[in-house]
Amino acid sequence: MLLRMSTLFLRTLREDPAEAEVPSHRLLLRAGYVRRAAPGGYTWLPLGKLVLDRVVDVVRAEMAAAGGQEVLLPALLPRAPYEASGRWVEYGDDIFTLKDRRGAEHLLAPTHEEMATLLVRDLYSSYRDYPVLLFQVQTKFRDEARQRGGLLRTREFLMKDAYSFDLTDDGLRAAYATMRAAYRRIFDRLGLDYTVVAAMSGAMGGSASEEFLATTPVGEDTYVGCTRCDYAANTEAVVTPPAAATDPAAHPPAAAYDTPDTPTIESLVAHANARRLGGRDGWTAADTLKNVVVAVTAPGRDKPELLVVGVPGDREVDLKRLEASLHPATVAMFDDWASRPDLVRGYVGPQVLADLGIRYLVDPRVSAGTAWLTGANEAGRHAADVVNGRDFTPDGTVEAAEVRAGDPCPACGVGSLTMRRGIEIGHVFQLGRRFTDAFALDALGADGRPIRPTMGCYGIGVSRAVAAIAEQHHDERGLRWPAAVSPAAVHLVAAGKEEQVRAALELGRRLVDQGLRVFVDDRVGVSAGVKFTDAELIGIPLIVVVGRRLAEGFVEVRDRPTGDRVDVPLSEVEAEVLRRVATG
RNA sequence: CGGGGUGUGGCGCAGCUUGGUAGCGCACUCGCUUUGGGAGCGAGGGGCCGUGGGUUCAAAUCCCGCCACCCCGACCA
Repeated sequence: MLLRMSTLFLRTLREDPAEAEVPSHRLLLRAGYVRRAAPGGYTWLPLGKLVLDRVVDVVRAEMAAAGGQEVLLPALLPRAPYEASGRWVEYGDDIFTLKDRRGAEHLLAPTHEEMATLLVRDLYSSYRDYPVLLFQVQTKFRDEARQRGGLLRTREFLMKDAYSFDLTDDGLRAAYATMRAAYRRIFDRLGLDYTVVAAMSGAMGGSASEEFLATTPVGEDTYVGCTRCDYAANTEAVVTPPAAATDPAAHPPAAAYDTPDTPTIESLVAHANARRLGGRDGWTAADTLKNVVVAVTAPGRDKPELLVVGVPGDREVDLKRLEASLHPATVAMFDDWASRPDLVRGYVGPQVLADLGIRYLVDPRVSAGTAWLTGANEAGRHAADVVNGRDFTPDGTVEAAEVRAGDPCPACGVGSLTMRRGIEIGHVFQLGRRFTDAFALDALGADGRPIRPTMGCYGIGVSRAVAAIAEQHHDERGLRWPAAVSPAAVHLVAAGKEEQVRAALELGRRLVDQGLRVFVDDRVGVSAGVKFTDAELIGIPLIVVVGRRLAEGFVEVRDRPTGDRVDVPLSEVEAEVLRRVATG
């Protein structure tokens, strides 16, 4: 294909669009790859569509190589299947819903587990049919509370979603491993720098789940990595190593003290040290047990239940982590203190919670036998030497305390955790039987008994991946596409008059005959400087300048990423370009 | 949803305080010159000033509502 800039539907911008902050957004707009066309929606211009298609090609090829079969499900769906799976309610405001002329409710699909399950049920009935892996590339719709960063988070986006169906848990694990490996190949081929992190399964339910995060400072997902080993995890999925249990009897008996005006950990520690509480000083926030009251609402219920979470006083409760631990329930800070006079704000201690019938969960650091300075359930009173297992008994542990840089690595125990940022470009789940149960998908077994298949689902944000690639491959001059996704293999710049334009077009046709996709800047009356600047902005990795040395039989070959230039005889340039394209 | 900022030709901006014929640069069209790092001169085309209401003889400008975009947070396979 020969792309002639003189007629290409493209306009590059000299200045940065004011609305674009993140580099990928700014450059994709400026270089003429996309235009914003609707709230949370982008139009792909010819150059952008070429890149998008190349990403899709890579995804499609690897999915097929992994045994996937491509289908295309409808995006406009009736309410019933999502009602049956519980996700009409679970997704809530995040799905676009609409009514048809008869008043029947529909949605624009945010993802397709329901339909994939129904499709398999529609067609397959025997154990001999399994396993099966279906995938599609389709526009998805989500009514995001806030779109962000241009293509990074939109309300309408292109996604590759895949669904595996296996008869056994081992089969699911194998399918998951196959998809995980395919994803690694896909993102490697796309030139992305990424990390695979352990994740919570969130709204999908199910068990194992990992996210593929493209590493970039503009990423909206925070995750942790280890300084020593290759452990990486979403903050929600970080597992706190439990502190060793000790003998509850090894502590002095609990004693309550007057601690007026100490509703916060900070004021409590200051008071404890000033008064040598318990005959000691050197109290720190880590010696205190902070008890945070939260309201937990189970899905479909309107009345929340109270829960108290105990964490070491030097840590905040991370509501996101807590909510992930309690999924699918939602969590909010408890603020209706007037309704519970039995709870003393700022002085809540665990000693009485069992009697009050309030569920109490603790951070793993609050292990059996540990002693704490904590609230005495009276205003202005705290108790010291309150021991887990002697003075109170939690109902269990929960991952709710904030994760901090410097925390010990839960995998190797040697390194410490660092906070990093990334864009989620892929997610793989071992779903289990949530959807096959919801729709009673069964395969008839060899023994005549039904077998309920187990599912995995696997997503790649295709349009987001384009943005992630742009995010990772650019410099101050513009984009720098990896060869695998570049809109063309080579960018020919005709820097001169008709003679140069003619020669560039002729060279372009020869390269097209060699099977290359070629971009030619054949604009007349445009100065060389403008063309060079545009070439660097557009970001095709190989640039050939047909210019002032044409008369002597030379053209200039430039490497966009490095900026290296070399003069090549016109007679040899075709071979040189092919050589460079072949070696990447 | 909360906080902050911004909406004026395709892009970047001025004008708004103090109401009175909508302007500049780039881009676009035509002519001449120029042609290896965002050229020059001349002549042009293009804007219900985000939107709805209000105040006023008169609103881009003042007041109220709404919408959209950007950033932070909440939310989010």
